[in-house]
Amino acid sequence: MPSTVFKGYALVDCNSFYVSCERLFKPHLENKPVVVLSNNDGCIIARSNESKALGIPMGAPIFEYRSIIEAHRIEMFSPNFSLYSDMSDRVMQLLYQFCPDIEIYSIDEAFIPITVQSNDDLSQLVKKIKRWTGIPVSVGVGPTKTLAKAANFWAKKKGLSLFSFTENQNHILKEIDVGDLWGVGRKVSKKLNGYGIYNALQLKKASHEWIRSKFNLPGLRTLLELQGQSCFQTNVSSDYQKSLTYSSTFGKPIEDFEPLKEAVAHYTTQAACRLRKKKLTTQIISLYLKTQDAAFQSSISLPCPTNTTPVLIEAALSLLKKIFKKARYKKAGIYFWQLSSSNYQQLDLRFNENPKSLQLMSAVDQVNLRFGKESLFYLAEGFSKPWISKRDRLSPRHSTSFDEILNIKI
DNA sequence: TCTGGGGTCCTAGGACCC
DNA sequence: TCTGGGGTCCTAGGACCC
Repeated sequence: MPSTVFKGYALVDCNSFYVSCERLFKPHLENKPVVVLSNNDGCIIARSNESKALGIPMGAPIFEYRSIIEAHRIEMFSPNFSLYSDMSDRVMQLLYQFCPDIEIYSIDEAFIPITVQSNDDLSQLVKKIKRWTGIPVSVGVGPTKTLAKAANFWAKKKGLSLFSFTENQNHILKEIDVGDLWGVGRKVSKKLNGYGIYNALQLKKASHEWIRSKFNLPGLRTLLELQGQSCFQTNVSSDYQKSLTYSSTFGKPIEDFEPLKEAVAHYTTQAACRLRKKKLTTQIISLYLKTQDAAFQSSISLPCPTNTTPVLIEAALSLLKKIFKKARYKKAGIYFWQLSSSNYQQLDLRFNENPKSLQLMSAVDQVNLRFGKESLFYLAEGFSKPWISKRDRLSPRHSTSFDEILNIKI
């Protein structure tokens, strides 16, 4: 029997997740500085501890750090999301086995609601994940999500695999910068500093009314959570997401309508494929285009919810015609809103989706799954794709593509 | 010269209605 | 020439998260 009743959360977070994934198949990278780049190989989105120690910040533009990268022979990788999401699935499966009520918060972290504080069980879980998947994780435990996050931050900072906020541990809150708290970003952090609040303990001692008046509801929630009062409940996984995006910076800028049209058709195809994968439909589609210093956007409502690619391409291209003017475009994006489940579709007497198009989409998806992405594509996407993103340092998809499976020579 | 992508939530302000 | 007040809904933009 546990001596005290506890109600709270454990936050399990993978350490330097993308870097850890890259290291799985390249053990020689252990203890070496490694970074993973953003799409288009533009900036740094994941760093190993060794790279962090060299002073490379999150989101650093790569051209600004080229000299450090070369001097220390930092290994760089283009992002390999097939690998990362596969590894994420494997980690989450183990978490589900531990507790069926986990809330997956991002690709590399999940909250586990806990009622009994048993650090032994959690330590075992950390070891099991490392042994079964090769991914190192850290766990933070606290009575609220914000405190679990803070505990996790502390664990990472101190090199621990598990840290637990058990009782009143104000001396640790005092050591945590207010800007390192979950929910306190750059703006709010700066504003708090302006009022003389620099660490988590000072924020914890602030008055509710004052914080509410200066920082509105989100600020008040963070304060209450620091004081141990839960404001963020466990999100039910059956709630489906509210929007879905596919956007990408072009490998090189586009000025003419034709290639832009092909890029928009391609992005829409990709977004529609994600929509079907998640068994969702959309009813509102937006297109946005970006130049160096301006953005243009337009939306259209569809007569009925759909995830059929040709219908969505047609809508996206109609938006493109509406907003296109001659310019140097650097980026485009497709947004889908008002998502609903494709399993329970509200039919419309006037605009009923042709059942054959559903079969066609499912056939296209299956062909592409079996024979590789874009084995089948739409003519509107074009052939040459001069705008495709740069990915010069892509590692193989060892765990998700038969063609790229690891060869072991004996 | 070169700076990512995918999400959520909140708020202010405008449009509209009575 | 004088011209209310309260409510709802929608949207864009901001801030935050990873």
